[in-house]
Amino acid sequence: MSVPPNPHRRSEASRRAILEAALRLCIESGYGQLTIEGIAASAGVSKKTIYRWWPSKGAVVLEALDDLATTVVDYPDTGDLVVDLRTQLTAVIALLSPADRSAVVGLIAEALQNADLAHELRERLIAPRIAQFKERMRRAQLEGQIATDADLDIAVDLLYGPLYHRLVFHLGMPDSRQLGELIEHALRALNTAPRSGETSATMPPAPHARH
Amino acid sequence: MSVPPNPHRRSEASRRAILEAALRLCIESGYGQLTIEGIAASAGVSKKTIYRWWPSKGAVVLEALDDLATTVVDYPDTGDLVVDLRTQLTAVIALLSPADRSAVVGLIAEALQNADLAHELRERLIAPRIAQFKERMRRAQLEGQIATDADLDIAVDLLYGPLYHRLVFHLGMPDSRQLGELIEHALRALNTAPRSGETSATMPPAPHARH
Amino acid sequence: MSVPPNPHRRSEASRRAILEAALRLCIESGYGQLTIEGIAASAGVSKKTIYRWWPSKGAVVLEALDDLATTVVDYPDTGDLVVDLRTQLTAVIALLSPADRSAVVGLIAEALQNADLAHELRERLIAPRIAQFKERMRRAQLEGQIATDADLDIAVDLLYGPLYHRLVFHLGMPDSRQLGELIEHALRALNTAPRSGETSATMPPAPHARH
Amino acid sequence: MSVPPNPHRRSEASRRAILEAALRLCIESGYGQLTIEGIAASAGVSKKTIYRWWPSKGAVVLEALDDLATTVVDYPDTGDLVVDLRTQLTAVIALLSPADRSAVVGLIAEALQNADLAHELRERLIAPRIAQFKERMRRAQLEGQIATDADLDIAVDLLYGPLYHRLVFHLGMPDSRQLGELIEHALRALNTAPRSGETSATMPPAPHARH
DNA sequence: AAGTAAACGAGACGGTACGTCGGGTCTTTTC
DNA sequence: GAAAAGACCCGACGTACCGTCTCGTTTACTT
Repeated sequence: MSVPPNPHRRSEASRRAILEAALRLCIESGYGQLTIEGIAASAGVSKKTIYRWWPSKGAVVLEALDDLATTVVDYPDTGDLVVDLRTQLTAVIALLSPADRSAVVGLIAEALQNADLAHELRERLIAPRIAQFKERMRRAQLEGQIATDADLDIAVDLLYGPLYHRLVFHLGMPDSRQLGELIEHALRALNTAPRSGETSATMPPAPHARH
Repeated sequence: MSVPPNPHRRSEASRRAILEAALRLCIESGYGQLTIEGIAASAGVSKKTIYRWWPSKGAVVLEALDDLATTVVDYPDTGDLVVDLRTQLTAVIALLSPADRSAVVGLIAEALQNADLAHELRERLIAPRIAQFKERMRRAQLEGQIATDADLDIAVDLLYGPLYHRLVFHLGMPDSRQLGELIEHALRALNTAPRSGETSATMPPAPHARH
Repeated sequence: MSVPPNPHRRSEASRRAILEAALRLCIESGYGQLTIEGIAASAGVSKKTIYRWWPSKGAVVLEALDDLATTVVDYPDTGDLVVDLRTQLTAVIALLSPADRSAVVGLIAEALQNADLAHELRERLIAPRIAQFKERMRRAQLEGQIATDADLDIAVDLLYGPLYHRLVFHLGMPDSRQLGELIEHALRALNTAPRSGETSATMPPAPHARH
Repeated sequence: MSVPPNPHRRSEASRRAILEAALRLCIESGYGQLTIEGIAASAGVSKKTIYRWWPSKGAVVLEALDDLATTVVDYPDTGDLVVDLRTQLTAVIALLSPADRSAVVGLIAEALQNADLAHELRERLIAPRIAQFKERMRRAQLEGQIATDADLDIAVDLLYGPLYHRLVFHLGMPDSRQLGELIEHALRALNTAPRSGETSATMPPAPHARH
C-alpha cells in the first residue's frame, strides 16, 4: 500500500533528535507518559516524520535502546563464571529498575500487547544477548566449570526467569545474597542433571532428604 | 475532598454486569482494545458507576479475575509432587495464552506501568497462589519428597520465573518436555543445596565428582 | 402518573433552606453556576426533596424571588408621577444589575428557553407589577397628570421596554439623565396621542421640525 | 500557553459545515437542544475543530447568523418612514419568533449569562443594525419627517425596547395595530420634545393645554 | 401512646454532554 | 522530495449534573 520512503534521503539529524528525545522523556516522566506528540515537540520534529519511519512509539524507544546497546561490550568474561553471571544479572536488574522509570520495562509492557513490537524487541535486543550468554556458558563448559552436556536453554530459564517473574508482579528484585543463591542453585541444577538418555520422567533421587 | 462511596448501597447487579462485560470484551477483542466506555456500554451501566468503584480499567479486570479465582480450588495434591507441579504450571500457562487475548497478560502489562494496580495484583491474585504453592511444597517436605531445608522462595523463582521470562519476550511457552525438564532441574537444585552453614560462595560440586 | 405530594406534610424548614440556599448561591456565583445539586448540598437537603416540589431550578429561584417580593411594598405614590416612575424604574434597574450576578436576569435567561417557567415568571412576578404600575397610572389620570385616554399598555412598552432592550444586548442601563428623558418622552407620547377616533395611520404633524 | 491556531491553514469546508449544521439543528430542535457534540456529528467534523475556533456554542451560532446577515440589505428606505419602520420592526419580530425555535432568542438567552458572548453579539450583530437605523432616521430628519434635534438614542429605546420587554416576559409580540400605535407614539414623543435648553425636569405640558 | 404513612437525608444509578488528549492521516509550505 | 508545521477526524478519557430510584430515618397524623 504505502510505499516505504527512500532511506537515502533520510535526515540523520532528525533521527538522532527523535531517539534522544524519546529516551530523555522516558527517563524524565516514565514510559507511560511518553507520547508521539511529546517526542515530536521535544525533538523539534513533525509527527509525520516519526510516523514515516517508525510504526509505534515502542519502536522508537526500541531503536533508541538498540543504538545505546550497540556500543555496549560483550558478556563479561573474567574467567570466574559465578562472578561474571553476577555482574551480568546485576546489570540487567539495573536496566529494569526502577520499574516505573525504566524504558526497558515500558517496552516490555507495550510488547506484551503488541506482537510486532515484541518480535522486534526479541530479535534486536534480547536474542543477541541470549546468544552472548550461551557463548559465555559454552566457554565455561570447555573450561570444565559446568557440565559439558548442560542444557543452555534451561540455563537461560533458571538464571533470567526469576528476574521477570519478580518484575511483573513487583515481588522485589533479588538482593545480592538472593542473587548468589539463585546462581548457585541454577548451576547446581545444570551440573547435577542426569546424563542424557537417563531422563527420569518422575523424580531425581533426593540426595539428602530421606530420613 | 472526594468521599468514598457507601458500599452498603452498592448495586450488586451493576457490579456483576461490569465484571462480566469486562471479561467478555477482554476475551473477545483483547485487553488492549478494552475501554471503560466499552465496558459501560456493554454492561448497560453508566461510566460514572465504574469510576465510582474502580480507579482504572485494570482494577476492574483484576476484580473480575479475582471473582473467578475465589471459586477456584486449592493447589492440586495427588501425592505426587511432580505431577502436581506440572498440572499447576500447565494451568498457569493456559491462563497466559494466547498472550494477545489473555486478560492476565493485559493486566500484567498495565501493572508494569501502574504501581497501584501492581500492588493490588500481587496482593489479591499472586500472593495467595504463591502461599498455596509453598504450602504444597511444605507438605512435600514433610513427606520427604524434597529436602526439609529447601528454600521455598527460590523454588518459586526457579519454577515460575521461566514462564514470565518467556512470556515478556515472546520466547514461546515451554512444551510438555521442556516443562518436565524445568521441574526436574528445579527440584534437583533444591534437593542438592548445601546444608546450612556449608554455603559455598563459589561452585557446586562438579557433576562428575558426584559418586 | 406521579401522585402529587401532600402539601400538608411539607417541611417548611426544608423549603426555606432551599430558597435561601438558591438565592445565596445565585448571588455568590451567578445564576449560571447554580445547580440543583449545589442547592441541595448547600441547603442540607436531598435532591429528591427539591424535585418533589419544583420542576426546575428556575422555579426554585422564581419562588425565592417571589417570597422576597411579597414583603415588598406597593408601587410608590408620592403624588408626583415623574418622581414615582423614576423611583420605580431605578429599583428595577437595580434588580437587573449586575447582569451576571442578578437572579432576575438568570431567570429571564432561562425563561427565554423554557415556556413553563416563562409562564410562571410572568404570572407570579411580572403581571402583578404591571397591574400595580397601571393602577398608579390610572390614579395619575384621575388627578389630571396624564391624559385620561392614554393607552396604558403602550405606557408599559415605552417605559419598561427600553430597560430590557438594553439589558439583553448589554447596551448599558440608562443613567439618571437618560432615565429622565425616557420618562419625559414616554409621558409626552401618551399625552399628545390623538383623541380616539382621529387615529392617523401615517404621521402626526411635526409641531416644531419644519423650517 | 495555548497558541492560537493559524487561520491561514483553516479549512473553509469545515467552517461552513459547522455553521450550517448549527443553524439547521437550531431551527429543527431549538437552541436549547443544541450541543457541540450534535453540531460536530451533524457537520461530520471533530469536536476539537469546533473548540479550536470557537469558545462556545453561542459563538458558533452568532457567527452563523452573522454570515447570513452580511448578505442582508440595508435598512429599508421607501421614503415613507412609518412604512419603513413597520417593515423593519416586523422583520425583527419574525427573527424573534417563535421564541423557542429562534436562534436569535437562544443567543440572547446565552448572552445574558455570558459576558464575552454578549460583547460579540452586540458588536457584530446589533451595533451595525442600530447604526443603520440611526442613518435612516437621520435621512428622515433631513427630509423633515422628524424633528432635526430628535434624540436618536431614545428613538432606539422607544421603538425597539418594547419588543424585548415583551419577548423576555412572554407578553406576546405586538400585532399590526399595536405596532402602528407604538410607532406613532414613539415618533410623536420625538417630535414633541422640548427644544434644547428648555428641558423641563418635571412635566410635559398637560395634554389639554396643547392648543 | 402506638401505629403508620408520608416526607425526608442520603446518595447510587443510567444517562448526556462536557472539554481535553493523543492517535494517526492529510495538506501546505519551506528547505 | 524529505521535512516542519499543524489542521483535521476520530475515539476515549474522566467529570459534572441531570432527573430517577431505592434506602433507612424522622415526623406528624391517625386510631
